[in-house]
Amino acid sequence: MTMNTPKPNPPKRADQIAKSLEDMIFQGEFADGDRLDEQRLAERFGTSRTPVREALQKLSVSGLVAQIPQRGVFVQQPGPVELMEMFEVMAELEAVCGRFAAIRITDEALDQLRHANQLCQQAVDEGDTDGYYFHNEDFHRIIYSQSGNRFLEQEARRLSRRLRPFRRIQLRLRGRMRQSLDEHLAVVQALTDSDPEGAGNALRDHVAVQNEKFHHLMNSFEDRGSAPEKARAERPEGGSRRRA
Amino acid sequence: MTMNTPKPNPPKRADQIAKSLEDMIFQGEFADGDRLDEQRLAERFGTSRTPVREALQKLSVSGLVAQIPQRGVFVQQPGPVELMEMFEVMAELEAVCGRFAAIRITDEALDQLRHANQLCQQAVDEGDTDGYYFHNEDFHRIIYSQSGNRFLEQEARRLSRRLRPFRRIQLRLRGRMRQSLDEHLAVVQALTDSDPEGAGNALRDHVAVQNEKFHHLMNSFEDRGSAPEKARAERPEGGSRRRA
DNA sequence: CCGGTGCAGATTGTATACAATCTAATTGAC
DNA sequence: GTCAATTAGATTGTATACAATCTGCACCGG
Repeated sequence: MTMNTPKPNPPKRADQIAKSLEDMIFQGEFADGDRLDEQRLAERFGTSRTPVREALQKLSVSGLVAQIPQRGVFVQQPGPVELMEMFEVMAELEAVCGRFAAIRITDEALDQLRHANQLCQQAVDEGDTDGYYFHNEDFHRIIYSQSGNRFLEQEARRLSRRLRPFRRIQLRLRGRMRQSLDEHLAVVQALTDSDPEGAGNALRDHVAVQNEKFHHLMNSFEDRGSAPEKARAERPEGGSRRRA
Repeated sequence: MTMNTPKPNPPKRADQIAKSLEDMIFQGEFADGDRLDEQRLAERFGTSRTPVREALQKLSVSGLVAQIPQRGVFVQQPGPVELMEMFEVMAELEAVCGRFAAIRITDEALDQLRHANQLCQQAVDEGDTDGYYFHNEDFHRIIYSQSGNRFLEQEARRLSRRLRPFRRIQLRLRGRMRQSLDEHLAVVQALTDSDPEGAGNALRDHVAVQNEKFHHLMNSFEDRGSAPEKARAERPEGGSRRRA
């Protein structure tokens, strides 16, 4: 056994297509009710329809697209309400991670958090929004990880990824980066003190503010810009009404 | 427009296969590392490999199976640790639902909760485990719904469904049904009092106890039964280690 | 002029065919 | 006799072909 290369993982298959489509949807490359044409995507990716279909199946499970049986798949961009709801859940998930982490976090991880914050500070000084955005994500992921609950970590990362593009926007608000950094410091303080409630509340507020700022920003856009009056393309399934 | 039949949804396609496979996995019809053979499943469902493959793609997103690029898909039954983690998250999700619901719940929903509890009581009196199991689920779903957050409701239902088979087991413990019902009453009381923290804590504890009882039961099985020493079939990817 | 029927094009869903890769068994060498 | 390499079978991944359904327009009748 010279070099087992534990997972040489033959690079992969074409659910790279799924990743690509996911990114494209996140990037806002498609509007809310757009139909994703299999054939079009197939030639766009230089493959046949088969891998594209499989990718679309995956996306439909994630809720990024909706599949209407004999019609096609349609992208599902979250509306303002859904977005608010997702941010609310994100805040609670982060709070839980923080509560758990306050008890379980290692000194090493605490140092990593402080280091991430230093990099954030640097980004603030340089006005580097992208840099802040990046190291901020690091900061939060460390906390997810230190919750000591892999499943929770996964879920938190999943939702965080989904909200990523929307989180990014609010950082551009004047003074938001510095404020965010201050909130990070409060989180680290509570974690250092092994204060579960403190850490949880600090993180919940931190995310809740993001949500607030984001919506504030969106409203200001709507006020001065054109009314977005999106002709929502017949959402296939609104809510699961169920009569008990 | 006589009868638009809003969703005549040609109720077909072969992600019924996905549903079926999901149920089969939940039912424990497959062991942990089992490979799901496309061809076998195809003839089992009377179709070609194509729909089966699409179903498997979906399952892989849900995390019920793991896909190893050129080898096949393998069922992923949660181990004891993962299960504990999932219950822990479930407890926290329920707690959040309870906190939200305490403020937002309607009187009508409160009545529904009491009604569900009556049916639970009846099931306890009759020793009807299945009945209790069913109405218990109703009880919890009402609370999810009353959180006033559709996204949260969805997530809670998703995880609840995943844990369903494991939750069921612990009900068979002596006196567990009655205890569970008492906990339900405490939840309703807190919700009636519009006490967010009380409702959250009551629900968290309620679920945490389920977890505890479940593991207690599993351990007793292991003690008297054969050592399960499952030769875990090389979990494809343990954790995503990432060096920043 | 308006509404319904039917047909043509297009698109999704399924089946089959083919290429690439992996598994494992046989065979050969040390 | 044991270990390694090669080769045959099986299985996954992709492409293509075909069937079923839907969309929209033209045509026809009232």
